[in-house]
Amino acid sequence: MPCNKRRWHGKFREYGYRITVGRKEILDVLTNSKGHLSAEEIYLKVHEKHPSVGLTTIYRTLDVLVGIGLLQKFDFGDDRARYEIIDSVNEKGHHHHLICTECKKIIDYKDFIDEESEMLKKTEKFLSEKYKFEIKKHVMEFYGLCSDCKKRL
Amino acid sequence: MPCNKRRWHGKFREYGYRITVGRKEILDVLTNSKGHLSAEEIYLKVHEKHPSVGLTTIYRTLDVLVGIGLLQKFDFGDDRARYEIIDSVNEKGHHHHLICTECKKIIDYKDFIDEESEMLKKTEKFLSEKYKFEIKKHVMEFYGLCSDCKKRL
DNA sequence: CTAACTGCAAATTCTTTGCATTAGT
DNA sequence: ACTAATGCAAAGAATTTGCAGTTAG
Repeated sequence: MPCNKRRWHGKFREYGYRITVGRKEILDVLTNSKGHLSAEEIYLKVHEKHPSVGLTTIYRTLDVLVGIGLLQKFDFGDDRARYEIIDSVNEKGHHHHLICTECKKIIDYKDFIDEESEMLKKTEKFLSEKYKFEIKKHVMEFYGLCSDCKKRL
Repeated sequence: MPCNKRRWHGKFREYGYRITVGRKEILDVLTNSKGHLSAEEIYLKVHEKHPSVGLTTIYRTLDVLVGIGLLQKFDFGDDRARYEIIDSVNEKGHHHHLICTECKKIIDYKDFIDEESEMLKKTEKFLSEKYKFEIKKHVMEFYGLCSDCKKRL
C-alpha cells in the first residue's frame, strides 16, 4: 500500500510531525489490523517487532493520528478506547459496528451501509444548519448479545 | 408523575430490590433532569437533599437501574459515563445526540427521529437475523464543533 | 544543532470493591 | 430477623504528565 504510505507521510510533513520508527510501526499495525484495537493491543503488536517502543508513545502517537484525521477513536463501553484507520486508508471501507455487551466481540457490517450513510448525510446536513454545528464524525452502533452469549446465558 | 413511580416500584419489586431513600432521590433527580448527567453530577444533585448519600451508592444504584432497563448508559468520549432515563419514563421521548468535542456540550435532537428510527429498526431486524444477534440498544450520534467553539477556535 | 520525540515512573481520574454497619420488608 | 444496601477508605485500571536523555531533519 504505497499510496497510504505517501498519504500519511504527507500529513505528517504538513503538520510538522517527525517520522520515527515507532510511528511507522504503529501505522503499520493499524493498517494491517482488522480495526477496533485498543492502545494496549496496539502496544503488544508493536512490541513484537520493536520492544523499545513504550505504551506512552503508543498513546501519544494515537492522539497525533486522531488529530490529523488518519484515525478514528471509538468507545464501545468496555472502558478502553479503540482505534480504526479511517476509510480510504484501508481497503475495508466504511462500516458500522455490532457490539456484544457480554464478551465484547465486535462485528463490522456493511449491510445497508449506503442507505444508512445517505440517511446520516441528510440528517447531518439538516442538523449542521439548524444548530450551526460543524459535524466531524457520526457514530451508529448496535449493542446486544451475540449468538454465543445468547446461548450461554 | 405517579405512573412513573408505579413503574419503577414494580420493577424494583420484580427484581427483589429494595426501595431506599437514596434510590428514590436518585430516580427523582434523573426523572427531573435534562438527561445525560454524569455520576458525579447526579451525586451533587442528590447530595443537596440527602447529604448522607455517598458516591458509591450513586454508582451502585445506576448499575441497578441500567440492569432493570430503566436507565441508559452513554459514553460521549469525555471519560465519564452519562445516564438517561429511558423513553416512556420521561416526557421527552426518544431522541439522539449532537456532541461538541470541544466544550462537551450535548444537544438533544428529535428531527428525523421517526425516519431514523425506522431505518434503525429495519437494520436491526436484518442484522439480528444475519448475525443471530439479540440487539438491545442502538446508538446514533454526531460529533463536531458547536457554533460557539467554531467561532472561538 | 535544536526542537520534537521518547521511555520511565509518578500522578490523575473515574469507577469498583472489601468490610463493618445500617435499614428495608 | 434476615439480608440487601450503604458509607468509607482503599484498590483498580486506563490514560496523562514531568522530566531528562535521545534522535530526526
